[in-house]
Amino acid sequence: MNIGQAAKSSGLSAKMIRHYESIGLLGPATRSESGYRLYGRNDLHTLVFIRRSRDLGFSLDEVSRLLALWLDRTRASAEVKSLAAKHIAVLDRKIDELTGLRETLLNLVNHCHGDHRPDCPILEDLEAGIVSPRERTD
Amino acid sequence: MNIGQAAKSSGLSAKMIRHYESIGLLGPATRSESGYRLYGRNDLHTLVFIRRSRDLGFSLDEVSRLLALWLDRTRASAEVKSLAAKHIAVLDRKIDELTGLRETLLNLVNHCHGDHRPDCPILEDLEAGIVSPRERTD
DNA sequence: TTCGACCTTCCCATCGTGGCAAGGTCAAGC
DNA sequence: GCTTGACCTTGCCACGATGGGAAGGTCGAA
Repeated sequence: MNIGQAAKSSGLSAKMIRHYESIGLLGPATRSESGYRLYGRNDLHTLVFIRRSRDLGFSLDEVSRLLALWLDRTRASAEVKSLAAKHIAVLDRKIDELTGLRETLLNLVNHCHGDHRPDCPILEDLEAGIVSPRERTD
Repeated sequence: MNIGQAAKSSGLSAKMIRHYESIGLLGPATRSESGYRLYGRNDLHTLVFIRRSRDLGFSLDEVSRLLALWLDRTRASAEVKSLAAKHIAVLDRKIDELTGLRETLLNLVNHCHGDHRPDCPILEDLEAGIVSPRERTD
């Protein structure tokens, strides 16, 4: 099948499939006589694997390692588990970070009258440039 | 003071201060005879405002609007509150998204033996390309 | 043959930041 | 005076992952 169909079937965009090939995440696709990229069942399988990995938030670099493990029948599942665990740790850190910001902002918003008057604790906070955001939950 | 001192005092990098000027977030700085940017007390105040806003996760576009409100003495605090509330909503969405991914991954990791054998539920999931609404975020 | 849908490559934009290069300026020490 | 090092200037390139679009080739059906 051509790239358009492969894109539809995998959920990736044709643009991204070409990009993945250009950065070496995918090997060069077979070409038709006229130069069109051709994808078979195995290729499609790989594309789906990539899409699912991206959907789970893995970076292209991580996807690349996951792909290698997937194709390596002598892999130890411990390696995959470790990669996924590291990714979870990254997610945890991000979630904590965003949650901290959220709390600070919520606090400020709750203290703001939100009426026609100009006085605003939110702006006052921004103005003060408080250094440790997480501790600012008064 | 020169840009280096302004950077140190505000917590921004000199690079970013120049960038903010180039995109119009900051007005053109006063210049010394030799072309050095000069920053006074008010300028520093603004830089600190920007840094704090960025620290709270506002985009440069939002910072721009916050700055305008800050400088507008006839502002209604409701406008600031609304802007902040919208930002909280964005944070909420992101947190939900990441939490969803985290849960899925944690589940997979917990089901993986993580030993020397190749069998791995994580790879099996990626292979299957499961699409659940919770995780289809892009 | 023509038309529309597809494909190709290549470049540019995003967002926010860092890095580096080539050059100008300034203040301190000799 | 002159050198040195720290600072400043502008400008371009890079990241990560993706989208947009231009300019042109190919295919299949009417």
